[in-house]
Amino acid sequence: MKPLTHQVTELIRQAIHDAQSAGELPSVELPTIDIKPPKKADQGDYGASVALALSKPMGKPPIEIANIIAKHITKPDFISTVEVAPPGFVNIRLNENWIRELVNTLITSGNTFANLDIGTGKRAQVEFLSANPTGPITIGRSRGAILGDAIARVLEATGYEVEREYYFNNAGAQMRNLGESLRLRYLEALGQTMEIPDMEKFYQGEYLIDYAKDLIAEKGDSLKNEDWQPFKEYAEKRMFQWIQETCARIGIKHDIFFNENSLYDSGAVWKTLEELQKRGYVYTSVIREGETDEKVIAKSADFKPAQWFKSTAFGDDEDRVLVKSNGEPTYTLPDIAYHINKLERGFDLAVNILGADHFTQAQVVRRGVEAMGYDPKPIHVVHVQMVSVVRDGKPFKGSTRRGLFDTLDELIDLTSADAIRYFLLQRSPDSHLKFDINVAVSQSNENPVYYIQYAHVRCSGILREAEVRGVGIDGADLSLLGAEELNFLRKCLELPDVMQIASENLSPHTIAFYALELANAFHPMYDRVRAFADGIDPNLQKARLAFYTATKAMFKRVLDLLGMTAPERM
RNA sequence: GGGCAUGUAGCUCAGUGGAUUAGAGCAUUUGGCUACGGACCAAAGGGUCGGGAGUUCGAAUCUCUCCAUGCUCACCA
Repeated sequence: MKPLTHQVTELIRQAIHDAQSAGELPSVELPTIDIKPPKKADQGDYGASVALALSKPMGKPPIEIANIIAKHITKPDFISTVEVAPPGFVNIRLNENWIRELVNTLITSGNTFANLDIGTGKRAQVEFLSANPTGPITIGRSRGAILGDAIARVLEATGYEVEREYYFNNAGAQMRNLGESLRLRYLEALGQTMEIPDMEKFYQGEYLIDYAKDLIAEKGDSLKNEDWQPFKEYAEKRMFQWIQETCARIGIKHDIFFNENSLYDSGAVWKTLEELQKRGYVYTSVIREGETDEKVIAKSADFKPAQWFKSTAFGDDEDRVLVKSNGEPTYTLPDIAYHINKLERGFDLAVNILGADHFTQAQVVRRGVEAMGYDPKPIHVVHVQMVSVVRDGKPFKGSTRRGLFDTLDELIDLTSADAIRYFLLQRSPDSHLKFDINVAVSQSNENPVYYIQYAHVRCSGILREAEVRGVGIDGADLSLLGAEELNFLRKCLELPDVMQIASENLSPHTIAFYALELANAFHPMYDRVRAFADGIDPNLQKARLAFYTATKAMFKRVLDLLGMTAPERM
C-alpha cells in the first residue's frame, strides 16, 4: 500500500494538471506538494498549501488557485469533502465510513498493516554491533545494536529482503592481546606467578579468569607451552557465545557472522592492496607525502617505511596507512576489502551502524571503495552519538566487581529489555542520549514504556471480559463507531507515513515517538468509550469490541516494529 | 586549528523537502475516579526555538556569522 498522504498528493497534482489542460491555470512548473494535517481538527484531515506557493509563478491570488484546484479534484471513495480555506489552503476530509473499515483491516491483517513496497524486490543488509569480540557488549555499543535491529525491522516492513550481519573482527592486534591475556590467566591459574608485561594491552576482565579455569578443566596443563593462538581461539569462541546470548536477551539475532579472518583466508585483503597499487593509489614511505608538521617528522625518524593509501585523491585531508611498517595491515585495508565484498554480494542497500567516533574511518573506507572503482552509493553509514547512563543523578559506571564496565547484561538485569529498547530508540541517532536508570525501572507514569504497553493490556482486558461474557464481534456494525473511535483510527492511519519516513531516513525513532502518540490518543478515549457500560446497546457493544480488537492489533503491530513485547497483563 | 554533530518549555526530547496559532512526555498547580486492572483522565501555567544578520508573502526549518557543548583528526580497532 501507499501512505494516504501520497495518494492525496497525487490527486492534487492531477487536479492541477487537469486545470492546466483546461486552460484554467497557467502552465508553470509545479513545486513540491506538501500535505499536512491542518492545525485545527475541524479543518479536515489533510491540508495542502500548494496554492500559496503557486500564487507568484501563476500571477493569481492563492485563494483563486485553490478554488480551481479543488474544483478539479476527482474524489475517490476515501475522500468525503474538499474545501478551500483562506488564505489558500485546500483541505481534504476523509470519508468516515472508509476510516471505519480500518477496523476490519486491522483485525484481519494488523501484523502487516502499514507495510510498504518501497523496498519490494530489493535486498538490504544491515551491519551492526561489529567490533573486536574482546569483551561483553557495553551500553555504549548497545545503542547501535538496537538501532541496527530496529532499522532492519523497518526495512523488512517496507518491503526489503533484509540480512542482519555482524562483522566479527577476529583478526588483528587486539585479538592477539586478548589471546595473550588469557594465556597469562591460564598460567596464573596453573600456579605460575603472572607477570603483566604491558597494562595497556592486557585485558583485565575477570571473565578471563573464569575462562582460564574452564580451559584447565577441559585440557589440563597441556597448553602451558603454547603461544597466544590457541588461547585467542578459545577466548573468541566463548566471547562469540556470550555476545549471542546477550543479543538474544534483547531480541537481536544476526543472520550472518562475517569473520574478518575469512578475508585473510581468501586472500581478499592482499588482493585489495594489489588492486589499489595497480591503480596507483598506494605509496611506500616513512611519512605521509607532504607532511609539514615538524613534530611528526621528528617522531617518525626511527620508523621503517609503511604503505600509504592516497586518500587525498578522493578528497581526504591526509593520506592513511594501509600496511604498517611491521607488515601488518591497519583496520583500513580489511575494512575496504570487506565493503567490496558487501558490494559484490549485490545489496541494493547496505546500512552500517557505527559510533560517531568512527566518522573519519568510515569516510576513509568509502574513499577506498571508490579507489577500487566501485560505486559506494548502496553504502549508508548511520552514526550514533554517545549514550551516557545516569543513576540517581550521577554517571553510572556499572559494577567493577568483575572488572566490567557498563555492560548491557547488567543494564538488562537492572531494567528490562523492553525499557532499554524503547529508551535507546526514542531519540534521533544524532542526539546525545541520556539513559536514566531510575526512569527506566520506575513503574510509574514517568515511564513511557509502560504507558504504551498498558494500552495493549487494557485492550486485552476488555477482550478477556468479552470472552467471559460470551460476546463475539461477528457482524459488528462499524457505522455505530463515534467521533472518539474515529479520532483514534485517524491516528492509526498515520502509521504508513511514519513508516515511510523511518525507512527512507533510516530513523526508527519516529516510530518510537509515534507509539507514544498512539498511546496518548488511546487512553483518554478508553475512559469514555466503554464496551460494558450499564444498559449499553448490544449492537454498539459489538461494534466497540470489534474496535478494541483492532486497537489491540494496532498496538501489537507498533510494539513489534520496535522489537518490544505486547503483554496481555501487567 | 580542520571535519562531523548538537543547542527548542524547569527536565528529557520530537518537529521530513519552509506554510494557518511551535509540539509530546515528565515535573509543577488544580480538579475527577474504587475501575472493561488508575501504571488512568480533565484543566492550567510554562517558549524572543543559543545570539545576531540575510533571503522570502511566510523561517525552529534555508544562507552567513558569532557563542557554547560532544565526538573526531594514530604505523589503535
